Amino acid sequence: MLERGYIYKGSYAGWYCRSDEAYLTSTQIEDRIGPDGTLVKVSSESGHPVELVEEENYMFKLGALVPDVRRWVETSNVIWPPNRKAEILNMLDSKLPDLSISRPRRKLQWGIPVPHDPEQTIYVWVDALTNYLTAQGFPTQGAPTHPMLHVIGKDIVKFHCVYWPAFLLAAGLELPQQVLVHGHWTMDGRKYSLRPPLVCPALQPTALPIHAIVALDPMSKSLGNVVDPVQLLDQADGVPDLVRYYLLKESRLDTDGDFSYRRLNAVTKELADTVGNLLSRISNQRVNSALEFPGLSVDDAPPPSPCQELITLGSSVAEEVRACYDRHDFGAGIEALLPLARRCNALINELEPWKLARDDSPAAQATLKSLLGGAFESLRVTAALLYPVTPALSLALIHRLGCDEQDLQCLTPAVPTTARELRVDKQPLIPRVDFGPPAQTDTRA
RNA sequence: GGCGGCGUAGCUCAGCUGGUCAGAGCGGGGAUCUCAUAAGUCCCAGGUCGGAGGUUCGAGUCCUCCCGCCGCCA
Repeated sequence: MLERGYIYKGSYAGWYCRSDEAYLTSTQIEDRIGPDGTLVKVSSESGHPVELVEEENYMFKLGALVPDVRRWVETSNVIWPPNRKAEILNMLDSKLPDLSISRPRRKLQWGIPVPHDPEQTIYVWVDALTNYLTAQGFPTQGAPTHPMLHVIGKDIVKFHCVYWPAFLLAAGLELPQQVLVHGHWTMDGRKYSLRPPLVCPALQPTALPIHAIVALDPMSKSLGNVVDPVQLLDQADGVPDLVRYYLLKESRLDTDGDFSYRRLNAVTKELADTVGNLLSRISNQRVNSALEFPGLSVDDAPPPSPCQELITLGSSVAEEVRACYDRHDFGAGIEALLPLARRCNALINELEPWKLARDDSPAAQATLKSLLGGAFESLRVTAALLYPVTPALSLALIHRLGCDEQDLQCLTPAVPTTARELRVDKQPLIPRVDFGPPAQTDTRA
């Protein structure tokens, strides 16, 4: 960046708030009467006193790169969801001042020193954002070869959608392919704030980090207003993926999600009742005496057969779910995959396999086999479609079907040709869990 | 203060360029099977599409104003 002429040494003169470690413009401060009766200038946001400072900083020529950043932002699908794009363009329209990227060493000892100038410390976005590259071995191992996709919270949009691409442009590096911005969580419709992000060990390694949801309102700082994700996972009866399932099903990208135990229970029980229960319905000896995921020959599944119907439905479901996932709409994707299991349940009601099992006629046996084959294949596809959402649960399901991890890779259904022995387990695959707040409940009503 | 968005069945929301657009899911109500995890399946929503004007042969769907929300920036 230095070599390409985007960094210069400048002097800053203005208001500085020591306790907030923030430089403020004249519109961000106001007069107040101090304890000793004198007039003091304070930050209008924090109320902390400010002082007039003049100091040297390294500056980044942000303004010069705004047109290029804008071109990138305008590229279709680079900023997702679309409602964030307008906000960022709006930011770019307001005259962005050049960025101060260092502080005098005496004010800031703990940071990374500016190369060749020990009197200055890099602060703060240049060193922070560069981690995206250095963590992947840059520059010693060259620039990353795969495209970058950032998944970020809405609170750091400016840094990732304005500063970061500007830094990359200045350094002559490739820009991210996409920045995916998600919202925060509220609870019971009230404003909450994210507290120290914590990554849940139980969800590793394919986990999304989730955050404690904490009340903002100082009047309601009682225990009941905090949702501890670790505690939720502990309640999940050995299936922490239920929490992931809920979080992904009920949150939207374009706005904040509202957490509620009521919905958490409703949504996860719905999964247990449609998908989990479906497995139980066809994995018992009254219906499936061989306890197998049957393989079918062409003769077993002539065109108007249960298996064919489910395969046709499964194909269109898979296509739709995939389209939803491609636009990162997991809620819609999950909503779109459930009808496959629902149709299996309906067919079971309709064909009454428990009766077919007692009927020795070839027709009855063929129908039964086709139904079971189609239903198991549908469960296999459901597991595959749920894999990004509930990885561990999908593996458990596929295992019970007598399949292995490879079978999660194929998203489209096909007539099963080889029989597999089920791995039957008396324990329900998906428990019906009653999540709830901790015992010491909030007494405020 | 500036920019943008929203206000559609109890709740969460779909409704692209105006004429099957009055819908889905959940909740709620009713019916029914019994293989299954007190699980399944089926039927039932008559809501003046925030309010008032306007454009049009015709407007949740376009324009203006008003009311009420929200987001981002300052």
